[in-house]
Amino acid sequence: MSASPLPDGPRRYHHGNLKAALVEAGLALLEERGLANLSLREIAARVGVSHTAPKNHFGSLKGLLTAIAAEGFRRHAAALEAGLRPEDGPVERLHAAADGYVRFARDHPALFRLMFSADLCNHEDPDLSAAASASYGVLARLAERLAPGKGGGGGQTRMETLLWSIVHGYAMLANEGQLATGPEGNPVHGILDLFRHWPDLGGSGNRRNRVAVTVLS
Amino acid sequence: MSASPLPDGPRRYHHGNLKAALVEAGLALLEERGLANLSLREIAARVGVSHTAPKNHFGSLKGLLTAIAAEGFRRHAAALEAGLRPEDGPVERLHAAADGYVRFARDHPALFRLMFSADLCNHEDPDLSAAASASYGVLARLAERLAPGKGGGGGQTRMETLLWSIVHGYAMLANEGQLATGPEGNPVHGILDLFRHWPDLGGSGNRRNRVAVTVLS
DNA sequence: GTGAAAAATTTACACTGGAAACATGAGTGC
DNA sequence: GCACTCATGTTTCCAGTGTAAATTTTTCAC
Repeated sequence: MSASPLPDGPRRYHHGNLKAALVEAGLALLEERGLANLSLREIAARVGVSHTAPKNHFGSLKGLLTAIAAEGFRRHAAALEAGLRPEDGPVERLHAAADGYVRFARDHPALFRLMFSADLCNHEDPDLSAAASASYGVLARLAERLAPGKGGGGGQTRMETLLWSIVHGYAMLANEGQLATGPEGNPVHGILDLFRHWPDLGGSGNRRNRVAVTVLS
Repeated sequence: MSASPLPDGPRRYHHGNLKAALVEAGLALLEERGLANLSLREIAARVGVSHTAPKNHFGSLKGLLTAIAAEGFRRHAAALEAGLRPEDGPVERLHAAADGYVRFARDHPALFRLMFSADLCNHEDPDLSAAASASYGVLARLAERLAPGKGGGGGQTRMETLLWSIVHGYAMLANEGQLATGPEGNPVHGILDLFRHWPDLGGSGNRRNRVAVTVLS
């Protein structure tokens, strides 16, 4: 994704790669200044272009934010898959993906919030929708290994939803600072620990087609 | 919470109850126009006051939003407790609270988003912090019944975090339309179903001090 | 070359939240 | 009764935002 003008020569009237450059600048500003302080004009200024130039490519601010969120989901999916080692069992792989999920939210809080904000970006957009689905698919495939779907009654979908809810909820709460400043000094536990402390979660072999979560003594 | 001027007489220079009136107007506008379209000026206009009047009571827009979020958390806690019948067992009560959680998010999506937005409101504020903790406490007490904390190693806190993550994650995803428009037409499941389909979750008696979650056949 | 369309700019507008100076009036001390 | 004080609101102004419309510049197809 090169986002600089095509040749490295002096300023030209046509940027040549403005669309990608705006997305890249938006991602950078998101990290630097946060979601609340992000503005269309500032993104355009960083690329060195008038503040109405993005309209040609994205229609409106929402369109630009949608494109940024789509790129975010692509990186999100990559973060989920980064720790997945093929030789590991389904449980280890689940741990790795969950760790990637939470780590991504922690490392890119503003982008993460944007990605899941129905207000700020248009989730009907095909590009964003596809990127989000790809990211979800990583978790879904891991759930598939755990729940082969023989149980009937939508057990497969339910398992996906459960996993996603846990990981997303934890990431969201940690991201918004809710877990750290809890009622009676709630320490932050990694979602990885959360999973790891489910003793009967399979042990790494899938010799039993059964996932039992024992929380209490 | 009466938010109208003290007597019903004609307009007076001093509102008399501006602080509560602004919070109430903000809550109403949040429902009507959504979080993105909420503005300080419009809230003030609805109360019939200049747009700088709120500054005396809340300092800034963030201060006002913080107060609105605090009131939101109070109603949230009430929604969690609404379905709790004392004669029910811990699992039924958990179901009821989870149902209230998701229902609240669904019925008041804009307010729910505001409440958990670290950008928009100040979670250091004592009033907001107390209200949020009270709301969290409802879930925590239910977790306590399930996990008496004898297991050591922070099992109690971990159980709270797990429950909260599940419920909050599900509510958040459903709220942002992620679950409905999932990858391959993911149907929306109530969080209540999610819990109810954990067959070994205690059965309504707590005769066993053990919570086993069996997801698969 | 020439003409059409894409890409950017300039300008203008309605709106936002905040700052500063001012107006009002409720309450207190006498 | 009366002045003084200070919380409460208003007016005015400002920098900043996103969007729309008209205009300029460039590219590309023919």
